[in-house]
Amino acid sequence: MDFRTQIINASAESYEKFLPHISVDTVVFGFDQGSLRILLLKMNYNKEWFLPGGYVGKEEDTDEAVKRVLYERSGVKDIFLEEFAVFGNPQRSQQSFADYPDTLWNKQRFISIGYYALVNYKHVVPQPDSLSETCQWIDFKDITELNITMDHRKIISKALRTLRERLSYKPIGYNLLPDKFTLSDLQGLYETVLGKKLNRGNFYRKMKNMGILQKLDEQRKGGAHKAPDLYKFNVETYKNILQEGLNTW
Amino acid sequence: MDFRTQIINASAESYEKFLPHISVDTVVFGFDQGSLRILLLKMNYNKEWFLPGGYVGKEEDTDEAVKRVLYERSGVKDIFLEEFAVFGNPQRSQQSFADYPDTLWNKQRFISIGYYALVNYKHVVPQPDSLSETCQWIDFKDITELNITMDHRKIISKALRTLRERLSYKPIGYNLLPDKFTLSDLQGLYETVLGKKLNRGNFYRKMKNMGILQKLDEQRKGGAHKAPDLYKFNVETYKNILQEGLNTW
DNA sequence: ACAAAAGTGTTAAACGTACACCCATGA
DNA sequence: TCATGGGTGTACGTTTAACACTTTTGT
Repeated sequence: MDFRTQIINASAESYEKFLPHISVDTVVFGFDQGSLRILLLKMNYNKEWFLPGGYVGKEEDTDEAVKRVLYERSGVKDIFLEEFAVFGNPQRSQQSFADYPDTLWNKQRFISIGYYALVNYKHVVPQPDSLSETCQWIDFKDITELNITMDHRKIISKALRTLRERLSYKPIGYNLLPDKFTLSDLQGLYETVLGKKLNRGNFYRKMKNMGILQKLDEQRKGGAHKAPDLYKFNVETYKNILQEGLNTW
Repeated sequence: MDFRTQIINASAESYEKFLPHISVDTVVFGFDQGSLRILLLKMNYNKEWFLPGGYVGKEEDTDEAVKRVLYERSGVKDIFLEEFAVFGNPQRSQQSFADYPDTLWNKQRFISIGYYALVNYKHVVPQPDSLSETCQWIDFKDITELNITMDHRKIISKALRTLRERLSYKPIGYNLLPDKFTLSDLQGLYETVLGKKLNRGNFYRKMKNMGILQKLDEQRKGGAHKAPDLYKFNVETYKNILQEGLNTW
């Protein structure tokens, strides 16, 4: 079956299953080897890169829809999600699928609800959908060079801004790091998200004072030099701080 | 024409004009006489209170839709708006209009995009729509007693939480106060939004250091005691601070 | 005169930042 | 033994919070 037939068949099915005019797009952040990455797909149709996204089932919760989509793309359930913006410009997707019938599902005007997700890089097995030639982790610093579809670059950039803002009053890491991690891992994550170096000693104290870390009786062996201590998050405290935030005024 | 006919007629028209399944709801904050108020309407149909809201035209930008709705309800254009959450639970509006046909526009499942707006209380002339018996400012501290429809109470409370959070890194006031105001006015606003007293001297200095205030050569006459100085916002600086930290890479 | 308003001073605590030193330990 | 990691001390500047005092001025 060629692309065209495939797209047109999918279109009919989508009209059956989903709410029209509403889409969700997700910026999935992962962290590995000291670099921040996001999950991107590459369209068969026009070779443009785009965010994992989809549509909301007629009786489905919006958040659930995002989880479903992300499960299909990554094999991970129970992903940490947060809605961060709505992209409702009527022209935002106009140019795509010009050579398809106007009744094509994909040619509707879509209002897209932007989510970001924080996931453990190692748990993810990126899986392209039927209309994409690849789904893979892209290093954040490389995305400027990519040909990105529609307003997806704008969505990505807004997501990162939101994540950085959020970082000042809520911790991250629980969803981005493995269960056991070292202080260097955590600091590296913060440095990557914030895009700047932090002082090690101060970072150590800050984290310690927050009370979200729990030291384990293990070290990470195998590397050169001293084996670093492993930590895990104190889930109770961590979730509390997520709820309350850290107050000013 | 009775309510029923009216609602059914409006339904047909809505199918023509608007995107299905998408609504917008707005928490309009106003400030007067030291108290924070929001704009609420009371439904003719079942006497429940609800937020000013509406639907998005088939070729209309989401933000524009909200502005249009708010213009109809308040007579004010160019309102300060911010999207803060999406309410996408498929059951969120199920119970309403039980005695109407299932094809009624209003009985669709709606995903609602939540906005909050900050407006100058005095510029607003609340106007009920054709299905409401009233549209009026409600003091924030009185809303607990009201019978509020669907999940609108949740929407309101989430809006206030977002506004408070925002207050810690961005100024408010420009959209909530008259052009000319006193320092007490401004401090009262902050105290009301935050729900606690602030120290006058420190507040004065903080505002002064922010550089967003411009002292006028006028005082507010007429009250007892010393006439307070009037200020206005330095719009340049104010808007700069609103943007601050939002760098695209 | 009185009370509200504007503006300033002062102080202690809290916090962020920078740097530097100690010890432990795996290869 | 040396590079890395963990942990702590200390010093400095900035910010915040709390409080108090002064001066101005409208009624």
